Formats: sequence, C-alpha cells, structure tokens
Amino acid sequence: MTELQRRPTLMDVAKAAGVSRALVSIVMRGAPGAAESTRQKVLEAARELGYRADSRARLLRSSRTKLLGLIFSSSQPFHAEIVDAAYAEASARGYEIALSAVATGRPEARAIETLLDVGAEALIIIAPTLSTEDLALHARRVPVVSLLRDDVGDLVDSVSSDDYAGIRIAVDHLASLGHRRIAHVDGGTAVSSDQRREAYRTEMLRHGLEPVVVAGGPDEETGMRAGQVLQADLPTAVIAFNDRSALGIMESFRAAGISIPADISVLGYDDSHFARLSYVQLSSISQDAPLLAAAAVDRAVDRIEGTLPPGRVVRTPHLVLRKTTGHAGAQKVGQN
Amino acid sequence: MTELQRRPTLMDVAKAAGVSRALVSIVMRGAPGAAESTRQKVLEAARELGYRADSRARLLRSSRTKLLGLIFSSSQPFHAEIVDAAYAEASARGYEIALSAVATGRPEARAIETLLDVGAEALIIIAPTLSTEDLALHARRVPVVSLLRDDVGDLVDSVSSDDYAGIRIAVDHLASLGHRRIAHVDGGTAVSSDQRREAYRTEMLRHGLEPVVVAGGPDEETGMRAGQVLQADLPTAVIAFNDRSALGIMESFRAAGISIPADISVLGYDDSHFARLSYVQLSSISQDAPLLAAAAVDRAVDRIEGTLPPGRVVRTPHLVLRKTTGHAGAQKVGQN
DNA sequence: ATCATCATCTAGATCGTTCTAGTCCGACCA
DNA sequence: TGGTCGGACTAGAACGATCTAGATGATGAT
Repeated sequence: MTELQRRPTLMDVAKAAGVSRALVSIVMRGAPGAAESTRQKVLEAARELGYRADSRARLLRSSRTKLLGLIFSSSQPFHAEIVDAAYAEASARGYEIALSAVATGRPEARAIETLLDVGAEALIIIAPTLSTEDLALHARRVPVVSLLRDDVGDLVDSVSSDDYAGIRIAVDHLASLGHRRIAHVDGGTAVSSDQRREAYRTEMLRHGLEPVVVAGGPDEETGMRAGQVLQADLPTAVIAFNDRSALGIMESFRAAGISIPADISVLGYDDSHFARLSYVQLSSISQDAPLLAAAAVDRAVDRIEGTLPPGRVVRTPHLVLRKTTGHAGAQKVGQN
Repeated sequence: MTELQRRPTLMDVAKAAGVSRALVSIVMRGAPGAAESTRQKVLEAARELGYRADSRARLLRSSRTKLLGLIFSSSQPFHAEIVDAAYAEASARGYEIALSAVATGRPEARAIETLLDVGAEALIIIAPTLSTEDLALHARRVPVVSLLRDDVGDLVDSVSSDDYAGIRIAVDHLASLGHRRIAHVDGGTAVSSDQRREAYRTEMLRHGLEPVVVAGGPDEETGMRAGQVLQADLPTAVIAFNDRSALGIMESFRAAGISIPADISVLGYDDSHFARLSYVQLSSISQDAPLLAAAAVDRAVDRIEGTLPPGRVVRTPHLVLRKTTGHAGAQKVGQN
C-alpha cells in the first residue's frame, strides 16, 4: 500500500550531497555563495529525493511569507471579479494571496485574525465595514489597504474609485443626450451610497437641473420598489446606485409596459457580469475591477517592501455604453 | 509615529503571567494539567496582550493547524453559498477555513499548493476538474473531499447531490401536472451535465414519454439560444440544466411573447439566489448548498481526526415550488 | 516518620528552516 | 616570503510553538 511518507528535509539532501544543511539552503534559495559544481550536485540530490522546502519552517525563520491577505464578502458577485484580478497581479509581483471571506456569522474581525495567523504580511479589505479606529488598530501591526472605501484614517491605505467623477460622467452623459429630468435611485445604507447621492445632487445643480432622489438599496428587490415609485411621475432618465438595482428598476418598468430606452433611459453602476448579458445590455459606469485590484495589490506590496507612508489612490471610472440609454427625444416618438 | 509592533509570543504571555512558556501553551490549547486559578490568570494575560498562537510555529512542531482548505471558483455564484455554509460548520467543529480560488490563469493545482503551504490538514474542492489520478496523488498526502462531483476514485472522499434523483423529481413533478411534452436543455460540457441528461432520458422513458434534449450550457447566453431553438416546436414544459440557463430560456420566451407558466412551464436547477427574486420566482431543484457544505466539512474533519476510510456521501435534492411551473392544461386556457 | 501518589508546573529538546559569524584555503601582491 | 583578501563552506543559534521527562510540594496511606 501507499505509505504516508515523511517528506525529505534539508538534512536529508545535505547528507545525500555530502555538504552542510546551510549550503543546501543557499542553493535551494538561489542565494549567492556556492560554487557552480556543488550547486549542481545539490540540485541533483534534491531532485532525486523529491525535496520541497517546508514553507512552515521557512516562514517561521525568515518572517517573510510573501503572503497578501485579501478579505471579501461571499455574497457580493462584484468582489469575485476583484479576487480574480488580485491573484493575477499578486503573482506578477511574486506574492501569493490568502483569502478570507466575510460570511453570515463571520464578521470582518474574524476574517482578519485568520489571515494574520497564517502569516499575511499585508491586508487588503474590500469595502471594509470596520470603524476607522479598528482599522487603525490593525494597521499598527501590518499594512492595511482599504479597497472601495476611502474614509479610513491616516494609517490605512485606500484604493478607491472616484464616486464623484463616476456620477459626473453619468449626469454629463444623460444631459448630453438631452435629458433634463434625471432621477437617482440611491443605495440606502450601502458603502458609497452617500457619496454618489451627494455627487448626483451637486452635478444636477451644476447643469441647472432639479435633482430627484428615490430611496433604494444595493439589490434587485429594492431597485424594483424604487422603480414603482418612479412611475408615479416618470422622469426621462434614471441613474441607479448599481447594476443590480438597475435590473430591478428595469424589471418594474417592463411589468408596467414602459420601454427602455424609448420611454426612459437607465444607467447602472459597476459594469458587472449581468450588465453585459446580451438581453440586458445595460449601459453602466465601470469602476474597472481589475485595475482597482491591481492598484490595491501594488499598494500593499509597496508598503511591505518599501517604507513609503500610507496614502490614497483614486481611479477615475468610465462609461460603458450599451443599449439602455438613448436620446431624450426618443420617448416622444415611442409614446406617439 | 506608531511603530510596527512585534506580535506577542508565548514567552511574552509567560512573563506577564509569571509562569513558564510550557504552561501557557497548555492553557492556550485547553490541554489538561493546569490549575483553574492559573488558567484564568494566563488567559487574562493573553487577552491583555492580544496574543494569538502563530500557526506556522504551531504547525512546525505539532502538525496540527486545525485548518481546512477550501477550493472554489471565483466565477461561480453558487460556490459562494457553499463557502458561506462551510465557514459555519467548520467553526462549529473547531476548525478554521483557508480559502483558495480557481481564477483565470490560476489552475486548481496552484490553488492546492497554496493551501498545503499554509498548512491545511484536509482539502475540500468544489467541483474539481483535475483527473482522478491527480486527485489521488494529493490524497496520499492529505484527506481530499470532492464536493459536487463523485467519480473521483477510491482515495478521495466525495459529497455530492444525487443528480439522478433531482431529475427524477423534476420529471415526476411536471408529469404530475399533466405535462407530456417535456424538453431538457442540457449543460454542455459542465460538470454533472452528462448525468442529468441521461437521468432525464431514462426518466422520460419510464413515464412513457419521448425525451427531447436541446444543447445548452451553464449560463444565460447558452440558455437563451436553446430557448430560441425550443420555439420551433414548443413543448409544454422544459427542465433547464441550471437556474442561469433557465433565466436565458425564459428571456427568449419573453422576447417571443410566450408566457410562463401559461404557455410553458420552466424548471431550474440549483435554487440559486436569483431564482428567489420576486420578479423571477423560478421553480427549481435545490441541492441545498448549506447541507452539502456541512457534509463536506464533517467528512473532512472525520477523516482528519478518525481513521475512517474515504467514502461517498450522496444527498437527495428537493423541489422548491415557485411560479414558473403550472398545470399542463393551463396553456390552453392561456391561449384561448 | 516515611514513602508513594497525584496534581501542578518547568527545563530543555525538538520541528525544518534561515541567518550570523565564523573557518579554511588558495591566490595575489608587495 | 608573509600578509591580506575573498570565495566556498560550515557550526550553531535563532524563529515560536509543542512535547517529553522530570522537579516540586501537598496529601494520604502505612
């Protein structure tokens, strides 16, 4: 039968090659200080024995784990895209990623502890909900990068998308299509909701238009309810807090026989997976998850390796044009 | 400025509590051999210093990390539900979970390595795509549990949902509603697709009905295309490979003015998040992610702690009735 | 009074690495 | 020839936990 075999150690390789443990360590790490001939001899012996460094021991001694802790929420599809991109960037910079999810009955604090236990050298937290003080507390131990949230105090790095710019682009786009009655369905208590709502108000006024905010939330259900509210006095365009909300809004319109974009233009936010579906084709503001993720990883690695102080990185989102926005004149044609 | 403070060690706690390192170790592990009074004193000191055991050092010495490795795919929303439930069950059994994602450019093998490096004592892989041989190779080192796939050889545990039973329930349900022309849109190359397709064929024949299979896939786009194909000769009911496929199918019907369930009944599979949306209300076969996850975790822990041999756990799915399935007679009423 | 017993606690070895501080020895230079 | 330099190599101390073996002292039996 297959025996559970003890894995070979440095000592085994050293004996086989007839050198010291230390020298094998040098060779295995590719560090300078070994003659080419012995280097070959050692590598040969290691290959022979199927030697692989025990990372636990290595990490214990060197205090370098090359591990980045990434905390995401298992219920947010948008986070998955970030995770995906973060892996790519991390491996490009020679780091591994340790994941920890925030789930029901598993608060952020718990996720953080797990990551520190396995030896993460920095923490990247997507849309952290902890207080600034709690974040600062952890930041004293290890570099902390907040992703998608920027009011996190002086000790914590942040990489976020410029919500104001995103909304400005949204309002500009709709205004340039001739819309004057543009409503906003907000995100309720969700992260970034306040910023976007205020940006919307300011930008509408800048255009000389009257802002109309309808209470919403971050998902389809709240979006649908908001859509029904909107129907009492239908605007010609609506900016949703995010794509899921937009989906709900559109669904309520569809049920009422209101067509998009003929009767009303709908603009989402996030450019998520389902905005791209062929039967949805939702115009949306893209925060560009891959870019944000890469920036967060870069930031974390820079903090670990260099000694630069915490700082903020802000990226400007952009418009992804699809089929749910159109000229303001359109709805007259559609209704006649 | 705030100095990056060193993480407290056993020694620090020992000094603070005025006892030896060994005793602190005993207390922290909850091992017998410490007086209740000192136990309290030590715990107090540990709490004071914010002490947490360094899992690397612990592992190096004891080879016990109480860590379960869980591998999921970042692009599968259904996996997220499993992750969620797995956390709950693991912590109930006194284990932590280390996550590793399969993402673009990051194959399963890589995910496995990371988890082993971090010291996972067992691996739970959701819908593994590795060959039986490769899985067996890893299973020699550490217990491996395959989730949602059961053809994984003798060395690997599996926890899966009974695809045959699921399809049987689906066909029975529709047949009991009087449907006789029931089509199946399959999952193409997706895991479980073959099993469900064959189950569908067998069950249809058992009911004395003629099976009709339309090629599909695991997502909305392929579902929609299949829906268009179906329209050439519309059946009275369709069983989709999964909910996302069902969504696409329904979308194609909606575009063609075919109403559900009046003209046709649609049954999904997975009972996923969006099947529950108020404007979708998709009847679906539920695999019960939380139960599956819990079973997988239990299996992994049992394998680690006991010496029971690898085995298969199969759970029977169940029907979740919503608004997309109805009596076969209904479409006549609907059309008149 | 003596000794075994038991609960409680501690010293020191140990896990498999990396790192520090050397040793050794041949080559080169004055 | 003798001193210095530097490349190649090694011994032994970390890292932070666990584990084994044994010390300590109170208790109770003889």
